[in-house]
Amino acid sequence: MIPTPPPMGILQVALDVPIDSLFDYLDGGFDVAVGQRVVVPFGRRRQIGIVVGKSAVSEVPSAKLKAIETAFVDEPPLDPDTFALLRFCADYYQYPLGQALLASLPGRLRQTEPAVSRKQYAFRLSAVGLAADIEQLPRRKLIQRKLYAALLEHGVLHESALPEISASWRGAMQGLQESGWVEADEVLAGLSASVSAAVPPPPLNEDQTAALQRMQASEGFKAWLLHGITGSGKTEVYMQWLQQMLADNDGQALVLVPEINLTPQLEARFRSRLPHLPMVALHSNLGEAERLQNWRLAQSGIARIVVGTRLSVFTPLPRLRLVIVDEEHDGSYKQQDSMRYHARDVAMVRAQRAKVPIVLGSATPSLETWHNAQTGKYGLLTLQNRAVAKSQLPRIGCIDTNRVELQDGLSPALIEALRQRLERKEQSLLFINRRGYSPVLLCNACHWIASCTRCSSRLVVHLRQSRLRCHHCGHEQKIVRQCPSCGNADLHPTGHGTQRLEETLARLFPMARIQRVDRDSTRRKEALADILQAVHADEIDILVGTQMLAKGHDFPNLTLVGVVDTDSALFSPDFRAAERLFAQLMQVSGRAGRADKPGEVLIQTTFPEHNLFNALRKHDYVAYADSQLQERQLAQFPPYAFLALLRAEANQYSLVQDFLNDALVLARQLSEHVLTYDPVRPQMEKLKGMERAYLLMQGESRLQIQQLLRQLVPQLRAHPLASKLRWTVDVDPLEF
DNA sequence: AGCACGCCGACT
DNA sequence: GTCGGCGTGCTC
Repeated sequence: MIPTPPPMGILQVALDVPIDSLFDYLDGGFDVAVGQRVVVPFGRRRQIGIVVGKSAVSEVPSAKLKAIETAFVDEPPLDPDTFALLRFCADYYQYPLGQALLASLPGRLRQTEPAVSRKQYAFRLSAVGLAADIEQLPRRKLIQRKLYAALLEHGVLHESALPEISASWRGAMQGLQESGWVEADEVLAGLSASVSAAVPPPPLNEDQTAALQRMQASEGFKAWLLHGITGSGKTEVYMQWLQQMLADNDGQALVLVPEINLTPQLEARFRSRLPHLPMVALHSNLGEAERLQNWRLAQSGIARIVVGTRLSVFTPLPRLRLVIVDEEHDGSYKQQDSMRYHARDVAMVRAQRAKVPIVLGSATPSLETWHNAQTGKYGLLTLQNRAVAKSQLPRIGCIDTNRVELQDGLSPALIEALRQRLERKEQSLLFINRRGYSPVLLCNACHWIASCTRCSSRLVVHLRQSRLRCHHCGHEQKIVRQCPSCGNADLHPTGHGTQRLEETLARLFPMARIQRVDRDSTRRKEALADILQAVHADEIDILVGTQMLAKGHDFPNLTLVGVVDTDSALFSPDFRAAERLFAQLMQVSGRAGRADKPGEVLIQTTFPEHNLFNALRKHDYVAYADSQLQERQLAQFPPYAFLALLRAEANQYSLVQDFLNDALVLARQLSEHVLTYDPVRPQMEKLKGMERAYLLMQGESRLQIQQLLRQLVPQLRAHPLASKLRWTVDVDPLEF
């Protein structure tokens, strides 16, 4: 008798392909769970996939069905909570499920090869080691002695803690292992945190204490806004909250930070204050092996705190107890390609589903968040006072550039303020949001302007390199000496950039040590860190730079911040430009006078009486936010309405136009609630050779928008033009 | 997205 | 006569 083969089940597999459908496969005899990673034959190639469902039958004709090739059954499958969160996002942001799922995994788990993370070890003393004495180690083997002492004290040490002892701990540990004193285990059991003793918590002020008490009094899901100016001690509140929430359990916390090089600083602070809580970081400059390892430590529950940038909002955390989103207003939480999610919003959904509290922290909350705090949807926690007793808020003033003559872009008052700082041996910082020498190259005779051929932008003069550059597409050419239009040799670099400002300052203050900080001067990997170090060492008198300098480091000897040119943001067609400018200027102000020296901020503007500056002078976020919210309400902009954007681009504008016009007709047919506007062209009409336009959809609720998109997007995918141009849907867009 | 198939212009 | 351009269509 022929034995009947075991019946094969059908697996629904999600693949990393831009097709919003699942593919059925025979299970091939593998005992596969939902959430498991599999390798499948797909057309002529092999693909990695995630099993999203199992069934006995398939709609697909059996002749077409193939069996999976491999199942990574020894790996834990993606857990149902993370899976459901990603499914929700794929749905909400109109993105194929398979691509959403796969994009959330570390790179190594997106390959068809078995994923190996670098093996990491935990070390402990052997019986021999325990019986030994430190004096048996030679005195000059200093690192071995330190490691031995640390192991005696802590019992087990994970290798991530060992660089604190010495950068060259590996060799020394090797020696200890060879002499039989130390044994190593591959890590699974215990990721210890830090070898140093906990830095004791500083006393909290009244506001901080009140904030903590209110958070502790709630249970289950609860959203909080922690509103406090720079230096008011938000981080301290986070840390004590973490400490209390994770003290007597095995829970985990997710801490989201913006995409800047600030992560290491926060990480170091957390480690020194909470050494007993194993912590991993997840950000873009981790190597593949380390990223995978850290992700797995989070997934397995060993890591208790995950500090990461936006993508880490999708990290599997089996025992999530709380979520923190630091600097929640920061634009880097919004993914600007592929699945255009907002990590802060996803974090909110995640906390709600997990029934855990979430705190959003900011000195200048986004108006969406502020509105939610005003309506009582979020609890509002305010830190009024600067936690550092001696420090005081800087004086902020405007310089009316209508009434004075500028010298190469600088007003006499600002020049005088700089001179005083040099005299007092204090540092200054000048902000200008343009890099290069000058933003425009103009012919005085015929008014020709050097423009980019691929973008609707002006070419920026980089005098030192003698180049003209497009800051949008990277196009670069030699500087022209003669007007290509009329032959005139009288070409003028017009306007000011960082390079020109640096040159002007060098002429005005020949003795001053001036440092420029922009993308051009920090191209080298360690350049920015070196510059910051030099500022701390008082080797620099004046910093000239772009937004890059707004965040992060505190310079105790820096007492003057000058803002050279911001007026363009005041009247931008993007309704969020003013909100961003206010946040940026507040942040910039935080750079001045952190220590016992009072700081001063001087802003050059042609609109000194603009209400943005009036609020800024009083350090009054609340007044500004409330006035902005009134404007938003009148205009029916977010947070009083919800938006979605259909962006399209092609080398020919007619294609874009035809597609968007058809989409417009469809959208208006499909929804009577959502208001769909005629196609609009963005400020940058042409970018990298592509003609662009978008369709704006506005609704009273997220649901209305969602209902429209759910019908509209599949119809657009089937549109005959859809494959001839590039198009994307952006739900809750931040920039236009 | 890949990777095929497929039908029209300049080359060993 | 072939090599190769990228338009269209499919992948369980």
